[in-house]
Amino acid sequence: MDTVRSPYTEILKSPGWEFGREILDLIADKWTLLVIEVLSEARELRFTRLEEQIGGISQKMLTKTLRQMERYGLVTRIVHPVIPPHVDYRITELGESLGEAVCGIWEWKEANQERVTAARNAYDARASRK
Amino acid sequence: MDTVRSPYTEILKSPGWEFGREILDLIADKWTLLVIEVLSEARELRFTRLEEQIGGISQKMLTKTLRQMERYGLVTRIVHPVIPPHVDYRITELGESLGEAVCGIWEWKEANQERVTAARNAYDARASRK
DNA sequence: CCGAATCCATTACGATACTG
DNA sequence: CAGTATCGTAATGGATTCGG
Repeated sequence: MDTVRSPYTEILKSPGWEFGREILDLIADKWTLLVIEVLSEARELRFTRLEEQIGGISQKMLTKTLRQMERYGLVTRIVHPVIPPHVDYRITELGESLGEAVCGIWEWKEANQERVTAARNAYDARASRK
Repeated sequence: MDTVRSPYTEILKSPGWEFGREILDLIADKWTLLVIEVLSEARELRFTRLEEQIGGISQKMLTKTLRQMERYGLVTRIVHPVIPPHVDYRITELGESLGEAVCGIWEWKEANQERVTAARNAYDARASRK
């Protein structure tokens, strides 16, 4: 039987491609996947806890990342109107499912890490001997 | 049986995370996936044909993208020592398999596009009414 | 506590011109 | 033809300061 044609071939550059680009940009930034990971375990965390658990993120980027994720429906922002402020972030179903959709990439990584490393070393060796 | 725990939870931030970051950056740039798509169909193309088929890419970025892909073993660069120059790029098994690994994202996109759009519209509506 | 605003260094990338 | 080199602009992201 014919092997299944990769669907991405039809999807990239198709009318939906602009949106695909958006999704790609969304997950490809430095922090979104880490937030998804942390929130997948904790389900709900307030801002400062997220900051701690992620580690190394500036609050500017955390804010920006969370806003974007909220906009795309990946997290819910829950503001408790108290002083001092208390804001919780909870992952949505959509957010979780995106985390799972990315697994194919991690599997590819695991399966091919050695081959990639070998290719890279070979390339660098070729490049360095003038 | 237990449903499989998303492996990304263990992989992100693990010792292999740096490498995961690399892979993510690799596929997340503006052009790599388009090159994979075009080359998956054509198997082998010379520089100028690639430039045409991708459309909208500058030769600077095409060169850079191809060099990076070559370094990671996703394409093979075949130089024919003639004048004028003739250079073919062929996709490798590794390159093809990466294209397939990304499918999970496109499937997620297809399955959830409406929900994401709805969330985004709702967010924007909330944001715009002051 | 949460987050907006400002400043700054670095990088990304398109346009253009040049070369073996 | 298949690049490299240079330039200018725009976007990215960290550090810091300020405010409700």
